[in-house]
Amino acid sequence: MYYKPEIIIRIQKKHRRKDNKTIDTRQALFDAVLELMNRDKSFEAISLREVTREVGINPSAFYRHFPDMNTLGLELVSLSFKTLRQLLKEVRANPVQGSNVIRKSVETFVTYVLAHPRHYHFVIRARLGGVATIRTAIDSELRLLVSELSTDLAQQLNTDTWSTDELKMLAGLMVGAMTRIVEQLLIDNRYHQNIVELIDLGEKQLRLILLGASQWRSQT
Amino acid sequence: MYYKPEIIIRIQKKHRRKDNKTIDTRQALFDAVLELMNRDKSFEAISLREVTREVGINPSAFYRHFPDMNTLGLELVSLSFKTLRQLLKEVRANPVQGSNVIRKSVETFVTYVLAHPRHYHFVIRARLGGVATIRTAIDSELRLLVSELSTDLAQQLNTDTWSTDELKMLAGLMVGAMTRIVEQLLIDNRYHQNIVELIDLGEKQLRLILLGASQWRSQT
DNA sequence: TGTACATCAGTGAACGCGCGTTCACTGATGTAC
DNA sequence: TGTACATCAGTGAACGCGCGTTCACTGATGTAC
Repeated sequence: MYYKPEIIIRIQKKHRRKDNKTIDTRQALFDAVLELMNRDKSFEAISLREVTREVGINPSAFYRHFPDMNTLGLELVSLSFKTLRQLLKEVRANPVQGSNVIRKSVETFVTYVLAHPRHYHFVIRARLGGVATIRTAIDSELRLLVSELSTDLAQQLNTDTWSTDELKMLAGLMVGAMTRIVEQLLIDNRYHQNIVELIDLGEKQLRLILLGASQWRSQT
Repeated sequence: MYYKPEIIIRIQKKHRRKDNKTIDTRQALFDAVLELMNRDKSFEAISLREVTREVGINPSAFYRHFPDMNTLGLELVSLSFKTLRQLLKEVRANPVQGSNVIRKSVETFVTYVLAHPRHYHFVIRARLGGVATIRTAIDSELRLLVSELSTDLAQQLNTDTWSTDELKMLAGLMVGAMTRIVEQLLIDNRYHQNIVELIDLGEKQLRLILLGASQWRSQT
């Protein structure tokens, strides 16, 4: 069995506009939302018409791509986390080596976030935003992340001392600290704060957490 | 010197409405915003008309109390933090005693948050929301909180080992962990999550952080 | 105590505006023959 | 290769609606005398 070439061509088909430039409008709609959020609007406060205006198409053309803004938002969530999971996959394939493992990990993470700033800006803002469906979607993605990190940690820690819940507690602490670094990196202080200072801060916080973890004993 | 009775009466003056009930409309406007946010709207997406509709007054009456929604929001920020500072003041005056200090502290904190859920719900949502002025206001309040906690911690830790920046790093970690507990307490899972489980989680995270702190050595 | 007046929170109508959504349409492209 | 046709992303006009803000007003209350 094979796919008729016709089908493949259809998927990739692009519309030629008056100005003779071909663009992927769907991608442009995503970009427009990220751009508007970057200009300090919350997702809920961005109108469909604003988005199409930003892209330069007629408002009604929006419906050729998404049934509504909410659906666009949900796709943006999974799109954003897809890139983050990609990073984690790479890190697992090529673990950080040598001395200063924590420092290097934080540096890698921050570099990565700064390479996709708008996706992370969107996630961090929408995580506690007003749209319940989007909030829930981000919440499950983050819980998944914590679970994955837990199993990674389990391989490095004494499993007699650490219960599953405690591993999640530890992973949550680490993800939380990193989340706050991203918040400071991308919101408000993004032009004023020294990136190296933030990396220092993240490194120290992770170091202190892991120091605590190395001494950890369960209590009843 | 004494105040003329006239002045005091003016401050307390209330308007008698058709239904013959006197209310403090200004307070009602605050409550309406908190209520609407509790119903999953972001602050930015709440309209002036919605608020007055909720209170049961004419939209134009809003301007008797605030020039715009943004001003109302800023006052709501300082109002919310006023109650939180009150808690911290009480805790400092009557420090938690005996064994299980960490557990008791987390319990006190959670109990307190649950006694003013809407204020904290508002703060947590608006912290990363779309309105820059409100975001900035919350950010400074939180930084103040971290500074205060830093000086408290300084009295209990070896000041040879801890620099000012490191104390803030530690305080930030603790405030961050507690913030995440509040997030889980008040958003989405507020009806499903077991409060005792959350207190357990918060206690363990604080315990692990303080365990790390007790072993902390600066690195160059 | 009784009356005339000032205050001011809340009213109700009106305005212009941007919104989401619908509909019949256009016109560039790829496909069938 | 040339032509007739199907597809479908994007157009443009139209709709009813809720919005923020303005304005002259009302009427209950407190104050002055």
